[in-house]
Amino acid sequence: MEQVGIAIDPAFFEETSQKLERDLRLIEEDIYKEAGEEFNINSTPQLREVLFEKLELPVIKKTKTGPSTDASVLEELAEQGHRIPTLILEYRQLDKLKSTYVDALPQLVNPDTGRIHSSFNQAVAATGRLSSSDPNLQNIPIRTEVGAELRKGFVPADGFRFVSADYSQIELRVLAHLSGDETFMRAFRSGADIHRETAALVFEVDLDDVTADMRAAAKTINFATIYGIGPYALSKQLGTSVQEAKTFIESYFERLPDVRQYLDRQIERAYEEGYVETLAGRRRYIPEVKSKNYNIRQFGERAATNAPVQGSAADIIKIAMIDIHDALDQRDDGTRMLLQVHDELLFEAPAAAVDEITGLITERMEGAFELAVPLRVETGSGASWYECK
DNA sequence: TCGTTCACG
DNA sequence: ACGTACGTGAACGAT
Repeated sequence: MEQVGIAIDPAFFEETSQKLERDLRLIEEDIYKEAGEEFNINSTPQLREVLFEKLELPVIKKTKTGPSTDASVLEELAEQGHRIPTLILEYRQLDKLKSTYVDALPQLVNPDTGRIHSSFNQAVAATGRLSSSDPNLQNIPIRTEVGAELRKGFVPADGFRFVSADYSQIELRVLAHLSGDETFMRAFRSGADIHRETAALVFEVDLDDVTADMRAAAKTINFATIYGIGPYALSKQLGTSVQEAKTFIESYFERLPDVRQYLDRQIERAYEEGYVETLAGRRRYIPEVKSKNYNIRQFGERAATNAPVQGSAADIIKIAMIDIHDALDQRDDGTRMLLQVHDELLFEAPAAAVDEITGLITERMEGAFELAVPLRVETGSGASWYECK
């Protein structure tokens, strides 16, 4: 992947940069008008002074150095009816896209190959994941439409198409496997929507009676479980009281007792053995659990529950990558693996071979490791990364 | 070099 | 009384 690199469309990036520049200038003017002065919007101290001293907006949250101006704070201020926070949020979003991606990536095209060659670091992340740097191609925007459109600038070589394949819910499937929880495993074997199933379970309703809000809450709880759950953080995320969050967590583990037992066992292992391990036997040592500091110890416990799940998913995709690389070597039709983004692989394949290659990739990814529940892969293809969705 | 912020899974 | 979800990397401003 490092050697092959990936191509971009320089004209797309140039046009996007100019458009963002124009949009930013307009927002900037509005911000200065609201503030009654010009200042550096990118400077946290200067922005702090304008928001919390000059305009006397309420302080929502503090950092070590003063009032926080992060997105959650600005969103709350916007809800209170203030005009400037929304403008700052829009400015931040576009400035991030322009400086981190649109203006930076074209400068990193290697003149010899005409492509961008990221590094995929294999001994950085504590869980066994890869990381990507110089540039990081594992954090190209996708969550907002304006951000996702940057993926239109990543393009296959002439005569080729992109093929992307991503594991569906791999971490929750790994958790179902590791815990052996019957209810969880049954949900995955039925091929159903796992967040909907979880909602039905936690809220004690029929599958057909699960509302969008219930499903969203269940999804958040599922992620919280993988991360090492805490009532306070969950309440923040759900926008509920801490008490309600506690009730959700209690209900969740009551219905999934083997999940709770498994997670508790990992914490116990960290205390007793000093480490936890993944499916393939990768260890993460957790010295934090020996700390006298409560917060550090808590962090250690969350790491102990998260690392086997995140790390086992990393084991599985690495095995798939090796299998696929071998298979592509055999075929020798020019298909190349370009990127790995934790649960997704991106390839470029000769246009005529897309369907066959998609099948090959799906089989190898789904068959990389046999769990107690099936592994599922979703695929896409297109003339840009954006089109692969 | 550090702190803050924000992009991703 | 305190602080508060896992794993990363990059840009920017301040020091």
